[in-house]
Amino acid sequence: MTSTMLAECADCPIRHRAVCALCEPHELTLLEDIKYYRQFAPGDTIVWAGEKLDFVASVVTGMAALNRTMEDGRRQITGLLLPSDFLGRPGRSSVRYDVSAISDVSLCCFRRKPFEDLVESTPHIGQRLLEMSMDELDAAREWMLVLGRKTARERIASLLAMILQRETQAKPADAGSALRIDLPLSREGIADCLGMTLETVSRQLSHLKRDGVIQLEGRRTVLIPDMDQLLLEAADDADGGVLD
Amino acid sequence: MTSTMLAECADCPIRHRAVCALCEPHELTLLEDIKYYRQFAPGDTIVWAGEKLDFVASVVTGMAALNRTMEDGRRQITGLLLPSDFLGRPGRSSVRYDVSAISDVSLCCFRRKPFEDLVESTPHIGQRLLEMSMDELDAAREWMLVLGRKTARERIASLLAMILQRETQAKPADAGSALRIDLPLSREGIADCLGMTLETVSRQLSHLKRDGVIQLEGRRTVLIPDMDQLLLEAADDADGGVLD
DNA sequence: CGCCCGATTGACAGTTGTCAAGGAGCGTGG
DNA sequence: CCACGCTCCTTGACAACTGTCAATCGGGCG
Repeated sequence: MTSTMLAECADCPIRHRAVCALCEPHELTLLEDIKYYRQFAPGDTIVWAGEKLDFVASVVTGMAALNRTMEDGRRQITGLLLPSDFLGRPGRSSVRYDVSAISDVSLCCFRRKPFEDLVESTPHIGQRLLEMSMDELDAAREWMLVLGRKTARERIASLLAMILQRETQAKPADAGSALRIDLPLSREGIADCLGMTLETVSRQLSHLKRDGVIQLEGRRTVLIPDMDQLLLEAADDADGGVLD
Repeated sequence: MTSTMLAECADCPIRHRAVCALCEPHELTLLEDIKYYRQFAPGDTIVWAGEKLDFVASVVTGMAALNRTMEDGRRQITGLLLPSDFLGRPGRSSVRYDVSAISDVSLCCFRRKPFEDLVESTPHIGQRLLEMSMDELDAAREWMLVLGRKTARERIASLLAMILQRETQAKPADAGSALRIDLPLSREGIADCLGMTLETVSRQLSHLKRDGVIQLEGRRTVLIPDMDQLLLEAADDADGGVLD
């Protein structure tokens, strides 16, 4: 199955959230001309830090991580890419971090140079890109509070809450049913996200389970009986209120 | 001295680095029409989190901090604003964090609504804004590694290196002379930046001094005899190499 | 059925936080 | 001009949280 023969943009699951969200139909065709799809398996490295990157892309499905690694092996995940998130930076042909696929990832790639030209010539793309980077900047700053000031237990709760909120904003949850997270990350991945060790992650998950905040089903599924309590555990005052 | 009667944009110290950097003279006049200056003293709060903000602004001189505070008082500085940095977000009239002046700050403010219109109508402003947010995003992600994975000693060294690099890129240093930092931050401010306590900050500064990595002159001045050693202490592999 | 990888749990150590007691610089007022 | 007091900083002793090392567990796959 060649991945290049794929649906029209009009049918795309991320059409209204990705970098193309504000595009008019005629702008969309311009993007369509320079796009192609690529797939990655869990663990694949999509780009290495410093390597030339001849495309930018939207994540269509799956999850990817941006990670910085120190020479002695310490690693920090500095961002998670979920469907509709944007990878790469117009005006710069390399990134400062590795990007790796966590689950099966499919990317909608745009050839770099033509895309950069479109950013210049098509206001709606640049505008959306600006919105998205500012959202990411807010999220990154939010995460700095988690990394700098929260306890291990609060970090775990914060991560679960964040994933849940990003997923339910993608596809609004079936209210009523207990909230469920299928973690794409291993314990080590969680640890690298939260600036802890995998052992601490495991212990805190066990504690949260013991205290009834979460339930564990297998190794990768977390059930949240009470979202409010999770947010309480996350010590999150920002209740995701709408800003304008 | 009313601060509204101030120099022309052409004479502005941040003319070529701020949000107006890419503007042509005629675009500059559009900005000039909607700008005004404001001053803040150290400790002043420029905006409270969640409060309406009827302007966006460039920092002209001084330093400001973005900080998130938790209900129990834990605080994290999630960004430092230096001259030419941008404050606020077009398309959103409030911010999620307090912004406070660390030193004497002067802002070049633009009234929100007209500025947003200019972002739409004047490509060079939107483009520059995009560049700047992506730079900030990269910096924020860099900082996540500091907060998540570095030791107390490495964090101090990283902060000093960061301030030094941002200042020397503003005004290239007189090579030869020992590098000097006039810290605008108190020990507590440093701690809130680095996710530590002020006691740990003080101890690590003493240790770095004992080990000859830095010299302290008074409470706010740090001398760096050897920048390479500082970077070594920061465990920073990214040596600030130029990216394209 | 057994191996292998990821996860859990335990024991212990180390870094950093907490609490507390000085110490130094600076401005104000006598 | 000096003294006082205030704030910020430094340093010490101790505690707590998290990291390290190691053993065990358990599910999935050959």
